Amino acid sequence: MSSFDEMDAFEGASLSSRAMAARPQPYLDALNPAQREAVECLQGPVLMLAGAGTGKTKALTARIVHLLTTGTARTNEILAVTFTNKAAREMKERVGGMLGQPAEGMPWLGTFHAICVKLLRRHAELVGLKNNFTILDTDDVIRLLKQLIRAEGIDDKRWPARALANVIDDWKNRALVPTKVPVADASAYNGKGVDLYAQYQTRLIELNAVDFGDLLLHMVTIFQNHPDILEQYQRWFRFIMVDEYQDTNVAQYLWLRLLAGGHKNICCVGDDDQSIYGWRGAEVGNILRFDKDFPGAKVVRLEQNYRSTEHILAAASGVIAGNQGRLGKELWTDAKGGEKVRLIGHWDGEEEARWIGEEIEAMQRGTRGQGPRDLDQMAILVRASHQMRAFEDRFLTIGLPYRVIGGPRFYERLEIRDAMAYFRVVTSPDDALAFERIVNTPKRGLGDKAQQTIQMTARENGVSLVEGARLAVENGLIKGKGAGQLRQLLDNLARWSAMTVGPVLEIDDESVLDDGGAPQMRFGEPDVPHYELAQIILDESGYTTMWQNDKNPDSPGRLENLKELVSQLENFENLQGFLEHVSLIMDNASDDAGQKVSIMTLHGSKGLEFPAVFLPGWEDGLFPSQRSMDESGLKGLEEERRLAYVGITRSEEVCTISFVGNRRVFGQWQSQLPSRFIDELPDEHVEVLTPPGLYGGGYGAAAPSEAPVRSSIEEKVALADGYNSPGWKRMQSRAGQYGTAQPKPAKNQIIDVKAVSSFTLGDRVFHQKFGYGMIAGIDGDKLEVEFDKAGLKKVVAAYVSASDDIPF
DNA sequence: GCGTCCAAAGCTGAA
DNA sequence: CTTTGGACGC
Repeated sequence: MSSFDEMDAFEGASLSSRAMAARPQPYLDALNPAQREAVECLQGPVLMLAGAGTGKTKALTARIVHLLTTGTARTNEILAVTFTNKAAREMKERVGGMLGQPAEGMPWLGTFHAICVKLLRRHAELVGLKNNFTILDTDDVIRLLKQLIRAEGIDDKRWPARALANVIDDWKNRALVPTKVPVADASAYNGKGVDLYAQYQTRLIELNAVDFGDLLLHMVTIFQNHPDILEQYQRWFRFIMVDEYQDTNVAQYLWLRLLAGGHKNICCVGDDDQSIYGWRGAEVGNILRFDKDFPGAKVVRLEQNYRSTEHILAAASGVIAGNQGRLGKELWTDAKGGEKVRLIGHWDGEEEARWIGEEIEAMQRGTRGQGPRDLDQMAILVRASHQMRAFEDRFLTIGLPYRVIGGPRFYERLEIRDAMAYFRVVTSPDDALAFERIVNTPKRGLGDKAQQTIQMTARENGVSLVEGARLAVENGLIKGKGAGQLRQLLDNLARWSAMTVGPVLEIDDESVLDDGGAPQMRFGEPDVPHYELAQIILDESGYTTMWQNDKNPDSPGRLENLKELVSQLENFENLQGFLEHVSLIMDNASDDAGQKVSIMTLHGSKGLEFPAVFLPGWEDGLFPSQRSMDESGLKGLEEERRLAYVGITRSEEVCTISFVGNRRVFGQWQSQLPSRFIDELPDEHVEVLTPPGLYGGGYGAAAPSEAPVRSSIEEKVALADGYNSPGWKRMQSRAGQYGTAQPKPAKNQIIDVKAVSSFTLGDRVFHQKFGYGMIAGIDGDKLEVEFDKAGLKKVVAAYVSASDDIPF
C-alpha cells in the first residue's frame, strides 16, 4: 500500500507511468466498468452522472486515490469540494481507508464554504476585510438588517427583515454585487432592496464581518479582479473534483469555472434527479450545460444501483418519470425480489406516529418477518421539520431511543449563542453585534437608552462599540446603576482579552505555494488554556449565575449545555478556531452512542441510506409543499418530486410511505388529501397495508372539528381495497372539494358582532387556548370566562365560540 | 428599565 | 399550539 512518506519520494516530477506500474491498485478492481472509466480518466473535464445508490462516493474517492497512487497529483494539489461537512468527512475517511492511513494530507478537501474561508483569510484585504473577520450566521444577519431597515424608517412588521435577508441571499447566490443587481429586481423589498443591500455590504465591511454568501461572492470578486491571484490558484489546484454538482449555485459555478479555467482538469459528479436546492439558488442548468462549458467533456453514467431492491427502485423511477427535461438515466439492479413499497393511511398525525413507533418496535424485535433489526438501520424522513414533533412526543412516551439529525442545533440555542457572543467580544473587541448581544445579558441595568448612548458615542468618535462604551462611561454619559456595571464589564473584557492571544495569522507568501505547503494559520500560545478562560468568562460575567437563579424548568438544561460547550472547547486549539468551526460546521454534535432511530428532513437525508425508511406525511400541501408550488409553480412541483425520489431511494429493503386524513396546522384541524405523488407510484410495486385494529383509515370525510374519532370499518376497507381504483381517486378529489369547503372549527370561526351580544351569563363557550368554560361576566366586547382548566380569564369575545359541550 | 400580559404571526428546506 | 414582540404598569 502506498503511504504519504513513500509519496514524498516522487516529489515534483511527472510520475504516472512509473507509479502505476509499481503499485497494486486493488481499489480499481472493486469498481464496475462505468465507475472504472470515470476513475481512470484523470485528465480533462469529466462529468459523472451518478444515480442514487450507484457508488458515486466510491468512484469519487477512488479517483482521488488513483490520482495519488499514480503520482499524478499530490494531496495538496487536489481541490475536492462537497456541500456538507458530512460528505467531506466521509470522503476523507474513505480516502484514508483506501490508502491505508488517515487522509490528513488532503488540505483542500472540504465544503465550498470551508475552503472559501481559508482562501478569503489569505486575501481579505482585497475586499476591505481584515483576516480575522467574523462569519455571521442567519440570526446575526437578521438583527443587522433590522437595524438598517429601522434606520430607513421602514416598518419592519410589514416588511420583515427575514424577507430582505432572503432577497439578499438570493442575489449573492447569483453572484450579484449591489451594483450588478438587474433592473428587473429593483422592486424587491418594496423597492428598497438594492439600496439596503448596498448599505448592508458597507456595514459588513465596517464590522469586519461576512455572511455565508459573502464567502463565495468575495472570492469570485477577487478572482475576477486579480488575474494574477487566480492564476496562482489555477496552477496550484491542478485537479478539481466536485460532489453534488447539481446543487451548485451561480456563485459556486463561477468560482469553479474560474479555477478550472486553465487546465480544465475538473471532474463533476451529480444527479439531476436529486437537485433539491433550487430554493437556495441551485441551478440544475449547471449540470445540464457542463459539456458546453467544457467542450469535449467525457460524460460517464453510473446506472447500476447497489442500494435498493427492485421494487423500491421501480417505485422511485415511476415517480421521477413525471418530471420533464431530465438528462435521463435508467437505474437497474441485480437485486431481485424484496418487499414492495408499503403504503398506509392514518386518521391523524398522532396515529401515524403511533403506528410507526409500533412498526419500529416490531422490526426491532424481528416479529415483522424480517429478523431483528437495529434501530440504527431505521430512519424517518419528513418533509418539514415541524413534522418531527409528533414522533418525538410519541417516542418519548414509549421510550424508543431516537436521534434528530439536523434538528434544533446545539449551537443555535440561546445560551450557546450568548456564550459565544462573549467569546467573540473577547477575541475580537470590534465585534459590535456580539457586544450588543451581551452588554445587557445578564441584566446590568443597561436598557435601550443606555445602549443608544453607547451607539452614539461610538459613532461620533468613530470607534468600536466597546471603545464607545468606555468613552461613554468615562464621560459620565451613563447614569445610575448601569454605569458601575458597565465599567466592570469593560474591565472584565479587557482582562479576559489579555488572557488570550489574538490570531497570529501567518500569511504564506508565494514560496509556500510553490514548495507545496498549504497556507497555514498559526496562533500564539495563550497564558491560560482557552477552555479554562471560557469557564472564567462565563462565571465572572455573571452569565452562569443568571441561569442558576432562573427558576425556569429548562434552566438546568441550559447550564448543562454550557458545560458541554466548555468541554467541547478542549478539542480545539483556541477560541478562534472553535468559533470558526462553529460558524461553518453547525453539525449536530449528537451523541452517536447507542442504537437509535434517526429522524430527519428529506433534505438532510441526501447521501444517506437505511435498510428501513419511513416516509410520513405524504399529503398534498405538505408534500408536495404548497408554498413551493405557489412560489415556483411547475418548477417547484418538479423539485418536490425529486425530493420524493430522494426519499424513496434512501431505502435499501423496506420503504413505508404514509399519509393522514387530518393534520393539525397552527393548532387547528385540517383535513388532508393524499399526496399526488402517491398516485404516481406504480401499482405493481406497491402494497397497501390494512391499518391494524379498528382505528384509522378515514380521511377527509369526517368533520375535522371533533377530536379524532373511530373511523368506520367501511372507511378502512375502502382504504385497503380501493385506493388504487380510479373511482377511489375520483372520490378523493371530490372529497377534497367538499373537504376544503367545510367550515373550520374554533379560531377561524370568529363570531361576528351581532353574535357577541347573544352571549349571556352562564353560557358554555370554547376558547382556542383555554379550552371550555362558562361566561362569568360581560364587559363590552370582552368576556370574563371561568374556564374548566385555566380558571377565570378575561378574553376578547371574538376569540371565543359558543359551545354546547357538557362540563365534566 | 424590567416584568407581565396579550395579540399576532408562524411551518419548508440549510452552509 | 408555540413563540415573539409590543404595550403597559410598576
